[in-house]
Amino acid sequence: MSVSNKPPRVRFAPSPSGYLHIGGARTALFNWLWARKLGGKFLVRIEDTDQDRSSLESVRAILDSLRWLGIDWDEGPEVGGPHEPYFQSERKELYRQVVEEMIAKGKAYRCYCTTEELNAQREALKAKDPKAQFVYPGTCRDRTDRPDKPYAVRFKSPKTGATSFDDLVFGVISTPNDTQQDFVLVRPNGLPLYNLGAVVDDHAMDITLVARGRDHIGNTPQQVMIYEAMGWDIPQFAHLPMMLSPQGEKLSKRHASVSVSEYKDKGYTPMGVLNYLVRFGWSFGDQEIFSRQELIEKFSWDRVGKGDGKFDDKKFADVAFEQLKTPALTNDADYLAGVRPWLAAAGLPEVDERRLALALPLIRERARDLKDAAQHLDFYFREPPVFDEKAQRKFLVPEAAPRLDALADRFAGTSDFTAASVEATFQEYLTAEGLEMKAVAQPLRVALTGRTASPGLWDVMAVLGREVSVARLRRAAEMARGT
RNA sequence: GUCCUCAUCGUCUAGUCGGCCCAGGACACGGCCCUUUCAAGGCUGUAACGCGGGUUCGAAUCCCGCUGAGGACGCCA
Repeated sequence: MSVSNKPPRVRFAPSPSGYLHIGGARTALFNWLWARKLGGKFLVRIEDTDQDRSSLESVRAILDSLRWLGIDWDEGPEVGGPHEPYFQSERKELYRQVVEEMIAKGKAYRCYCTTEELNAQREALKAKDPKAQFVYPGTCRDRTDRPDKPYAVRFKSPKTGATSFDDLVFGVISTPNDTQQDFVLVRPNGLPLYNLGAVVDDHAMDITLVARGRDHIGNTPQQVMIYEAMGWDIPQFAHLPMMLSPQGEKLSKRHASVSVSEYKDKGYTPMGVLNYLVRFGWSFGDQEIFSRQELIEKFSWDRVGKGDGKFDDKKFADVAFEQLKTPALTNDADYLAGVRPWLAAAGLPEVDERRLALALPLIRERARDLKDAAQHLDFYFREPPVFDEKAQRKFLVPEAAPRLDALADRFAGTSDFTAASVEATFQEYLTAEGLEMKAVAQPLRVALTGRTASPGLWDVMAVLGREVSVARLRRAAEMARGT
């Protein structure tokens, strides 16, 4: 099936029963990209028809995550729109009308079987054959009376023929109708089940393309049957291959590290997350790293693959790193804005902005995420720096003291303090003393940073400035002496 | 059990009309270079078309079978 290139109306329809999952985030992303690429509309609709599992807290968590990712919606909760309300729990009247019409047309019927009765039947069957799958036997399918009891409404599935649809990713999928049971459309309490709610709202909201996870492929025929029963236009469908856990199991809430907010808390940037997710099931030749704008321009359904994939944290971390490292992808202002909260969390709420700007180029290729960046930045601002115990013991030894003092003296006397001039001064010292770089580099590094690993010493000193550098050398000399 | 799918390195994938693929990129892993440490970077190595049949001058690419994997079968979404 060819994709329509008219501005699409697409939607993300989460059920608010937890946090936003990376799988859900990817579904939202693909929809969003398609809408943004073609100037269409992206809507968010909350499918909260299961009262036991839905919560307002989850709604807020999901919306917060979407907002954090930069996936904005044109219609939906908080922003409103022409098809309000966007919570299914508030659209009962619409579903009731549709279902009444279906019953009148003979496409659906009232079912007076209770959950208890059905469960009993299910159990009885399981007892006889543990592997058997219970199928609703159609008890109420042909009954004509209307007892004064609560009832659910079931769809009257056709017994012959087949239902098919043309998926943008998987192609034509056809299912024999005789394998479909009479599924429930509406509960006795008037709230619809997934298939009915999705179809009624997608139709009402004029959705042109439904993109969702492949786990929904199995109930698409049921939805198509509802569209056909109502004589409604059927939207296009696009099913995404599944994201599996590293072990190849279905990614579920009980696995750790799969919610968007966890990656936010790890210090990943929104584009770091999005870039990993988009490459999962979609590709653009050998390109791995994309700006948000590139994604919008380059996304298309014909480049979405069919095979399921396994989640890989290392690859994720690398993609996030590439995004963060590259100035063209994360500019200085965004980088600094992102890292400040992490510095604050480490007890450095206010730092010298000039020094911060100078230090940024030194940490870009070293910090794998924003949290990591704050750690790399720490010693530039903490006075005194935190000394790694082992580093101190190994390098701030008595024989290092005179050298550190001598260097402090030399640096104190220079006029300018650039990386180049610092290096020149240092070389003069080495020549004068007949020393090798290796003999002094680590003690000097520990003196300045408190650690054994850091950016180049000249760069570090230039960022710290003469005053701080000299003071740290003298202090370290004292520590080395053991005073 | 029934129905629906999928199948290239350990992982994400390129491979669009079959030849340019004894299969390319990236992550991870190993080696080398650079080097004041840590990174970054450069070079490089190991590593895949699940199996079996076809079709064809020629198949990772098309067809069939097998095997493996996943999803759905709920008054969950």
